[in-house]
Amino acid sequence: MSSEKQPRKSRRDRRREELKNAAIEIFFEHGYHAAKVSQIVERVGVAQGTFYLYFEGKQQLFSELISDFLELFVSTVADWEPGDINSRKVLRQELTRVGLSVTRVLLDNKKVTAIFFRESQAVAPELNTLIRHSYEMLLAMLTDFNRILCKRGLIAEMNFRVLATMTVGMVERIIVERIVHDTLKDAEPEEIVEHLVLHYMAGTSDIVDESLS
Amino acid sequence: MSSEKQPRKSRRDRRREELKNAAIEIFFEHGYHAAKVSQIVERVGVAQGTFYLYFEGKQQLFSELISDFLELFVSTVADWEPGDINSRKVLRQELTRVGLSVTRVLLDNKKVTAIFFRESQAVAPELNTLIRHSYEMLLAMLTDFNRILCKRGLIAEMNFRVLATMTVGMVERIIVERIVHDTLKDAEPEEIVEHLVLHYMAGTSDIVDESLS
Amino acid sequence: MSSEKQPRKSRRDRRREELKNAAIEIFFEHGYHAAKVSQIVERVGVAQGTFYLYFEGKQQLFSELISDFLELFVSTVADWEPGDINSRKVLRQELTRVGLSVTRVLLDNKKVTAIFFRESQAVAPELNTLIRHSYEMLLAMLTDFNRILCKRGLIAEMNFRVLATMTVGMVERIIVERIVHDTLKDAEPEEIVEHLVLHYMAGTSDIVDESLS
Amino acid sequence: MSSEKQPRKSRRDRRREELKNAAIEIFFEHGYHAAKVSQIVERVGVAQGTFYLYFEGKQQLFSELISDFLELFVSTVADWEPGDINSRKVLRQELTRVGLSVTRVLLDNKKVTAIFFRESQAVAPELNTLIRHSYEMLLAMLTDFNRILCKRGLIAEMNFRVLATMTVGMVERIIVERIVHDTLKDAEPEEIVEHLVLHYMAGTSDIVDESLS
DNA sequence: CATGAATGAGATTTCATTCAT
DNA sequence: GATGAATGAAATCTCATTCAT
Repeated sequence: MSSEKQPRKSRRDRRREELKNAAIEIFFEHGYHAAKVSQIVERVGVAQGTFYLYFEGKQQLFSELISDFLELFVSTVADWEPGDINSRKVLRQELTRVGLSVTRVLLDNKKVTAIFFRESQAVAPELNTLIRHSYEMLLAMLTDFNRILCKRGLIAEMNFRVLATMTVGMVERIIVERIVHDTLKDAEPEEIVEHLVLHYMAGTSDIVDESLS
Repeated sequence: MSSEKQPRKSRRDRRREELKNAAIEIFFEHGYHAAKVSQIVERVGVAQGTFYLYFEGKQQLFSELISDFLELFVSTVADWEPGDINSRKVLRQELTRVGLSVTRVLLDNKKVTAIFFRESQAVAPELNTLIRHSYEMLLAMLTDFNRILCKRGLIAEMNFRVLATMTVGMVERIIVERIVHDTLKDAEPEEIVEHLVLHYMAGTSDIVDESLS
Repeated sequence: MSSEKQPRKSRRDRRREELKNAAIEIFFEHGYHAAKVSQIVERVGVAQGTFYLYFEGKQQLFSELISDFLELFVSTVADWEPGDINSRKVLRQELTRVGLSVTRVLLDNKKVTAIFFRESQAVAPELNTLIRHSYEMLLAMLTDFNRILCKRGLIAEMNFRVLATMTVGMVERIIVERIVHDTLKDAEPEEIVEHLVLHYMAGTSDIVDESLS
Repeated sequence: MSSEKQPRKSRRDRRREELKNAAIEIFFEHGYHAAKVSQIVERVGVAQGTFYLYFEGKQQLFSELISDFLELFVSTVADWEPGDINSRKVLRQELTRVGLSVTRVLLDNKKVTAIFFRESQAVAPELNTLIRHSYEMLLAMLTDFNRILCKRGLIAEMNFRVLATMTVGMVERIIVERIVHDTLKDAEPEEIVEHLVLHYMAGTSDIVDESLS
């Protein structure tokens, strides 16, 4: 936002960042409830009180981390400006592109990703509302996207919301397995994304004639 | 399960059941950490100390609930004894059948389902291990299943573990939306299951020739 | 209230009483803000947590003490059922009687009295409201009383509310000096009460002719 | 007080004054314990550290405010140089005069007055000692004054210390009601002072023959 | 079996005060 | 003189669990 002359980040911002990073480590290692503010400040090397100069409390900090994560994720998806998708081939290329972007972002934020999927829902009702809101947005975006693709004849007619939901689920579980649990190590990100894209596309193609029988 | 001579359930077992049910309500309403043992016993109308005659503690009870849920889920899937799947048509019918079984079970246990997906991972490391174990099992089963189907020429060659993972994800997210968040209300369970099955099957069919380009 | 067969006070009530008495000591010795809950429980010999089984917290306990005190004081005054006051002589006797009652009550509760006058207003706004309420009541009662006496020709016409206010003040300061600060030791309670009564009566008598000049 | 050459007040003195006034506002609004140094400096628009260039700390500032108030009050009373009081009529005039002086001073310092009566005793033992000292002085002065009046035959023989105490109480409660709680609004200061004076004088007149019966 | 009063460890949070710049 | 980030001591309160009755 503001930059140019002045130092990239003010002293204040840097300290804040330090605390957030330490918090991510601690939350990742112990989980929200077992994590102590004392552990966070100890890792940064500041006094207990300092923490409260930067955050309202442990919960607010956690919410902020989750909120940041959601924003990063959603904006990565939303920033995606697909070219003119006029063929299934282009669609496949575009989906692969956005899939790899998301993958990169998540791999760069493994710990927050893990924290998010592990326990973001188990901390505070307000936070749940926020998370829910992001899901609704994402699902709405995808549902619309599906509808457009259908109009262009690229995917078949179906319940687009259900399709969007399934898509989100596929992606989520893949993320959790690969990034949180470190499984699927035999497959490269590229291969996995390709599977996701192909599965999505095949599942939406017209040639689902079996269902007619 | 066990019955025959003695009264259906001993007094002890009934009280235990009562406490578990009360716990489900309370955990559902407040979440594990905000739930108090005092609230659970109050709902049943027994004294605080009584709780500890039936359970080792709050966490053990929670683990038991999750464990029960996992067993129920896994056994519902495992009990499924598919006939001879020798055509994609039969496959579709069988998948639909098992999908509806699972749906029924989950709808009968909405609250535990919600608890499971919301916060089962945020309680204790031991429990996480248990849950992880179930996932591994499920994924292994599905991976094998996919491999068999492929051998029989019913689905295409691909990374079966990734396919299994995507499948689990699709189903999970659908469950969460429909059962935990009460969305997708415009679609009947039957329709949803059909979407899942068709999507799974289409995504596995041979006709994924686009990927060759 | 309830008695007869069962023990005068339940175990619970006795423990509560113990804690209240200990609290009075501690509040008296250190003042509200310097008083620690740990000191209170230590004096009784119970664990820290026990305190919170009986009171919502330190402030609620303090409020309760003040509230008890006010109730005791007001009821002592209100319970006073003066006989037919038809002469200044009877009036004087009656006032002396009630004055001695109040004196007795306060001497029996020296420490709470001291706490009340020292810092009851400096703890919480809600409590201030309660205290204010009691003052309003007391002043209203006295104002009415003065009006009646005037109608009966026992005291002169004047601003009865101002008179009531002055009366309350006289009594209060006397209480504070005698009971809280242990001064005025050369005068017996009887003498002091007599001074108060005579001063009140003289100040209300018709013979204030000087003011006419 | 001090002036002549230098600017009315040095920059330092003016800033000090600003802080004291801000403190009065904050203490009045929130009470001593709830008042934060940060609020005081914020109101003046200086940094937190600046506060400590002018005062030793929060408590010292509070003590200074109370001390100023006491000095102002006592000096207002002490500055009173009564003419030759040789008749009850002159006495009445003189008392009225001093009463109105005091009234004026208090009305000019409503907030400190409120602070003083609400919680000056609940802050620190040292301060209590100071306050106590002022009371003793005031009571001694009044006791002496009463003794002199008696010698001159202007008031009756009685326990002069008790009389002084009652007098102080009357005045205090009137102040609290009128200035702190804003009641007694139907009576003008003049009327109230007159009531006080007349009540005092009547209560001290010889004609208290009823007490003899 | 049932009770429920008592326990007590320990984490969060506040805010007056300091001091290097 | 002025700043304001950092300090850190210390107190309240919670609640799962125990155990004597």
